[in-house]
Amino acid sequence: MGKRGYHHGNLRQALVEATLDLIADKGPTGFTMAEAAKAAGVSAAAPYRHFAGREELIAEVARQGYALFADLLEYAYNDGKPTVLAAFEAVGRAYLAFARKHPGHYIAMFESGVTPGQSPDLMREAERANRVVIRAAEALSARLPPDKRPPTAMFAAHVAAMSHGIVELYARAKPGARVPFTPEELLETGVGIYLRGLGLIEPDC
Amino acid sequence: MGKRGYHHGNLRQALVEATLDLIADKGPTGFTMAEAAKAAGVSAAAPYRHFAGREELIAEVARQGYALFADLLEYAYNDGKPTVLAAFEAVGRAYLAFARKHPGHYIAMFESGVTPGQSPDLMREAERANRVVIRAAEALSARLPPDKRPPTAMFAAHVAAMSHGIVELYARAKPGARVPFTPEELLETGVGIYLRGLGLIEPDC
DNA sequence: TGTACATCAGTGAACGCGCGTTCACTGATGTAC
DNA sequence: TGTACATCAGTGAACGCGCGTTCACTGATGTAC
Repeated sequence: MGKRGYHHGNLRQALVEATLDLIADKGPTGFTMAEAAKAAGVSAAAPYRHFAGREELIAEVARQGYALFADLLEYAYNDGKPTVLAAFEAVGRAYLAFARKHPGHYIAMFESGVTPGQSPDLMREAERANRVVIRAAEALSARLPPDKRPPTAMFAAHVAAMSHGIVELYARAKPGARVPFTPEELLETGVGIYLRGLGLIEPDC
Repeated sequence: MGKRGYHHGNLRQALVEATLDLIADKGPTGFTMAEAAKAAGVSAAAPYRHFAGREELIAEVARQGYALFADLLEYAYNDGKPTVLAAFEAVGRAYLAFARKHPGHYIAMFESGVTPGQSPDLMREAERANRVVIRAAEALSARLPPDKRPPTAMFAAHVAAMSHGIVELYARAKPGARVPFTPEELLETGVGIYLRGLGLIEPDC
């Protein structure tokens, strides 16, 4: 905010934040270098001192998104405390909370065409987030007799898919196609039924 | 293909098909009116005889997608034969098959920013597809004692979310973030575990 | 503390480009008589 | 069957626009002595 004169001082991060705002309310297509520069109060040429181009700026936004996502999931998991089950469910809620509270990051990560493979930094953070889910699934799985355990990667993929599907289909405020449940309810009940199917929680009688 | 001279004969549908090809291999952003016209072998102004603008053309592609989707799901469901369970699982497989075989339609429907609410025709087809899932869930649900049934809309939403999530996360060939299972395996096992959780299939001992 | 200078992060003008869209037009088609 | 004419579906040129990007430049900052 403070007038800084000729030098901005923190333009790189200001551009990232301008991008977040732009894509959060106009979609990944709505964002342009020119508008990001304008929003940061700088000429259209300035961003090129910090990013090679449009692609690189979005990729940085996605990278920060994955980093934040991984942090939040780790925090929610809290090393499996107080119980592995409670921690597992907290991770699910954190997934939804992230999508809701950080729409710009979420869009950059999952709906902008950016792919984790395109940069090692991006990949690293994406894997860190994924590992939290894997770890949570693994700890829960350990309660089952070995012959009744699904492969951990499969377990984690099921949960990630359901979470992601709920966000995409029901958590964005799209006109039409509504359902009389909140995303949170859908995730809690869906994962609950799934875990019961694995024998990880009591069949409720 | 045939040279038709001045009049194309079926330009409207030719534009739809050109759009399908374009978005299937360059994403929803990659498609432009100009390129669609070119692909259809027609001047850049011609499309405006058939569509008010870019939005309307994509919306028509999405509408046809929902219609085809609904047809395929209905065909797969086959009125619940031979058994409601088998029919239900066939619907799941059809979901994945549709995403795989009709990527252009899938992208237009779910990744292009088109929203069913923006046109009654679109909405109608989207609802028709949704009703198949609802009906399949309802028929299966009927086997459970009433006090153990989840609301049908919730059941359907869980299954739709898992299917959609699997497509988005694992069925597109994105570099990085791979998982050692096919989308089909993931869906079959995931839905299987979920149904077991509902008590709809035997706990395998 | 002061000065010279290298480095850095901005500017502003300009570019080429392709897009969406409009418009007056024209060639082809179908129909009434 | 032939002709006149209305209608329709194309053309091609043109527009304004905004975008991504480059480039020579310049103002600010930091550092060596």
